[in-house]
Order: sequence, then C-alpha cells, then structure tokens
Amino acid sequence: MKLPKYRLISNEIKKKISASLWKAGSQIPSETELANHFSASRMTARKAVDELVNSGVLERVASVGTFVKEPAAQSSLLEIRNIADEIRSRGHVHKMTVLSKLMLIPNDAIAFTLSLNSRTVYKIIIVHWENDQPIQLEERYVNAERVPLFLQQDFSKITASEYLNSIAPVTEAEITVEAVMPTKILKHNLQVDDGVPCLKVTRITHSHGQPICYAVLYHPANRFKLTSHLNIVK
Amino acid sequence: MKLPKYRLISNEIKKKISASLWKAGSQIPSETELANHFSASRMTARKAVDELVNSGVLERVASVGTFVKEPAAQSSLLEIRNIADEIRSRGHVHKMTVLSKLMLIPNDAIAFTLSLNSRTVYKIIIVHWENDQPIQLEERYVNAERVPLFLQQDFSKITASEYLNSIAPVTEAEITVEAVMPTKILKHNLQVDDGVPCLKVTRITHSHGQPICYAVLYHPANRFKLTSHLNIVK
DNA sequence: ACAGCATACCGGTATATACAACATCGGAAT
DNA sequence: ATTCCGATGTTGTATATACCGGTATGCTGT
Repeated sequence: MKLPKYRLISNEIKKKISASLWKAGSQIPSETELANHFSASRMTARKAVDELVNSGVLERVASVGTFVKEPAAQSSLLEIRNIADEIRSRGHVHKMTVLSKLMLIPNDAIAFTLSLNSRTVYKIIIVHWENDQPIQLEERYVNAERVPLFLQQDFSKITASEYLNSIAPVTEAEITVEAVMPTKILKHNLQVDDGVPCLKVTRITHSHGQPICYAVLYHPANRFKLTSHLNIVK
Repeated sequence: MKLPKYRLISNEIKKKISASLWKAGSQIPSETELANHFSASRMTARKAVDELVNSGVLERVASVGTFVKEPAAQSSLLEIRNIADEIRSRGHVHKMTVLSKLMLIPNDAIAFTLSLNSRTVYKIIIVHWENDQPIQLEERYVNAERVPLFLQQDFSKITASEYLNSIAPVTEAEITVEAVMPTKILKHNLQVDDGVPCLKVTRITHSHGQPICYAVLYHPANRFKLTSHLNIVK
C-alpha cells in the first residue's frame, strides 16, 4: 500500500502537531518552504495542506500564512463523542467502572448486526462518572473476529471507544436516539430518581465497511443533553 | 465578489444534477471533456469535481469515471428532517393541526438567541399527525424581521420548515436532544400514556449567519426514534 | 516622530504537461 | 469458444511556472 507523496507530507505535518512541535495557533512553514523541505513542488505541498485544512487541522489565512487550528473539538458533526474527553474538557473528573466483561454467544440480532460468523462476541458494561456522578452506562458488543484483544485491555487507562478507534477507526456510524424510562438496574447504576427518563443512544460503528461495535449508551435525562452543531453543505 | 473559474464549473455541474439532466448513478463527462467544454485546463476542471466529491454530490471511481452519487448517503448528516416528507416516505398519511399562531414580545432568551432588535417575534404551535396519531408537537419562534410573512402562510398546504427553507435556506443549525417527561398539556396533545417520556429536540437554525428560527419539537418516546447515518470524513 | 510608499512574502488561482495505475473493450491467437 | 494481449480511456499523482491580490515590514522623506 504505497502512499502518495502528498500524504507522506500531510502525515509528517500531523506528527509535528500531535507532538506539539507545532502548537495550536502557531504558524506553520509556508507552502514554498514545505515544498523545499520535502523536495516536492509547491502544488504537492499545497495538496497536503489542503487535506489538513479540509479535515479541520489547519487553517489558512490568505496572504498571511497557514496556522494550526485551535481546539479540534467540534470536528465531524454529531461526532462520535468520546465521553471521557468531553468530561475533561468541561474541567471535570472522569472515572470508569467496569461492571462486567465477558465473552458470549451472540443472539441473532447481534450476530446479524455485526455480521458475525463465529459463535462468540465480546460484551462489556461500563459506567462513566463525571465528578462522582454517573453520567453514562455503556453496554457494548464488540466484533471478536476483528478486535480479538479487546477484553484484555485495561479500561481504567483507555476508554473502549479510544481502543477500538486505534484498532479499527470508525468510518461509518448509524445512530439512534430514544427516550426511555430506566429499568431498575439502570436506575440503580445511574442513580436516577423516580420518574426521570433516560436518553438511550444506540450506535453501530463500522470501519471500512466492516461492522465493529454495537453500543447502547444510557444517560440520565436530568444531567445530560446531546448537542450537535451542523453546517449544511449543499 | 468574483468567483474563481473552478467554482463556476462546479456550479454548472450542480445545476445539471439538480435539473436531473445528469441523473443519480450516471456517469458525468470525463475531466478532459469538462476541461474542453469549459475552456479550462484539466487541473481546473478536476478541482471543480474535487469540491463536489468532497461535498458528497459526486463519486469517483479510479480509472473508470465520475458518477452522480445516489442521494441515499444524504450529505448533511443528521439532516434537518422534514417530518411531513418522512411520514409520507413511510407510506403514511401526514396531517397538521395549528394550535396557536401569534405575534408576541419575546423574552430575553428568545430575543438573544434570534438576535432580535424589534420587540416582536412570531410563535406557532403545530401538532403533526401520522396516520391519525400525533407524532410531533412543534413550538416554533420565528424571526419576524427576516421572515415577515410567516404568519400569513397556509400551514395546511406547506409545513413551517418548508416555507422557512424557501425564504431563508438553512445553512447552519444547532441541535440539542433531551429526554423529558411530558407536561400535562403535552401529554394531552401528543396522547401519551402515563409514565411515557418524550424526546425533546431543540433546534436553532441560521441562514447565512443570521438566526431564523428557534424550534422545540416534542415526540412521544414510544412511537418515535431519531436516527442518523454518518460517514466520518476525517 | 510619523506618514507614506516600495518591496518581499504568502496563499489563491490557472495552465500545460507528463507519467502511473487501473479498467474496459476489442481483436488476435489458441 | 475461450484465453490472452494490447490499445485506449479515465482517474491519480507530480512538477514547473505564472500571475493576482492581499498583508506585513521596513525604509524613506518630511
């Protein structure tokens, strides 16, 4: 799988940024300088920058220069939110509790959704806490064929979605949002009062066409909203 | 505001597509042909196509050609749904009931959200029915300065969002989803049973930077889900 | 000290050209 | 009839070049 030159360049730029060698808000070398540095033409260097501008990593200012964009935050609309990052970005403390972690035989619905051939699927139940209040109960079925080492991860150090994304980056997702009344178990784990509904988010994620994960996320309605900011392209 | 040449070309292509001269799934002229037709270089024609590929209108197949994408993928994820179209697309009957329609002095929150200078805002409350069951209660505040004729529309013929979109097309939206227990009035109008929560969708829409509408949509949770299919670009 | 001007620099657009990689199709060879 | 090969068309990548219009900077003359 040979990468084109402009992608090598854009990858180098991404490395610089993620290593904080080029910090948020700072100006990166001009297109001409990049071209010289990588022994490419300006048009090729420009194409590398184009990619990063389109994906929101860089920002151009005509006649002035190209800059590392500040937060990253928003990115792809109705983003696949990483609950841990979100909580931390609010300046709060995030914590996880693994309620269960097992391998089981999938029922037909799960097997169908994840296109499973084998007779096993991983299931994990996690509660996410924000400042000592439970904010999300996550029930996650993972394709054991595609992510065989899933259960062996230390989920006190990395979130399930972070790990999955590192193994099989999400390229496609189907999301359903519902309002439900919590079951007794849910009420207990999310510490919700009587008569308080929950948001139920069902999320099926794919990586390059292959189904990876079926996740059901419950949030107490009195402490949680889903928000999303859209720019309509058309 | 002079448009660059590649944008003129991409606009022409969009016109062909929206006029159905180039139909979904069909192949469009090659980059070389486009370049000749518009008296541009292939690189410029290619840049025009690039734009439309990035925005999901076209699809490239290497060594084969460029094709008009099937509308399925529906570019703008978590689309601004037109409840009427949606109901009809399920083969069901859609009906609206206008509960109230008035002009009033906005409270500070509404005035701020809609950036209102004047002391008036239009408010309308509508119930949408799917096969004789209420499926959405819509409470909508509309910027009277930007859409002065809003209240005079016949909302048995055109939905509020259809009319607004024709006057001031949505270019930006902020959406919040919550789960709530219905108030007594809401329960009555949506005909929900005791203990059934509702999905509450709050949607602030803008047109070219100007706020147009603040809408709150309630849906009975036992008859309604919000779904969205995403392609992650990055 | 300040206003105004010249200049260098930067991204934005546009063209011409070349070759690579791959798909498709038609005709030739088997 | 089937296989193989090559011609052709199309997108993908890469380079060199040119000019435009804007910004920033520094110099000059007052």
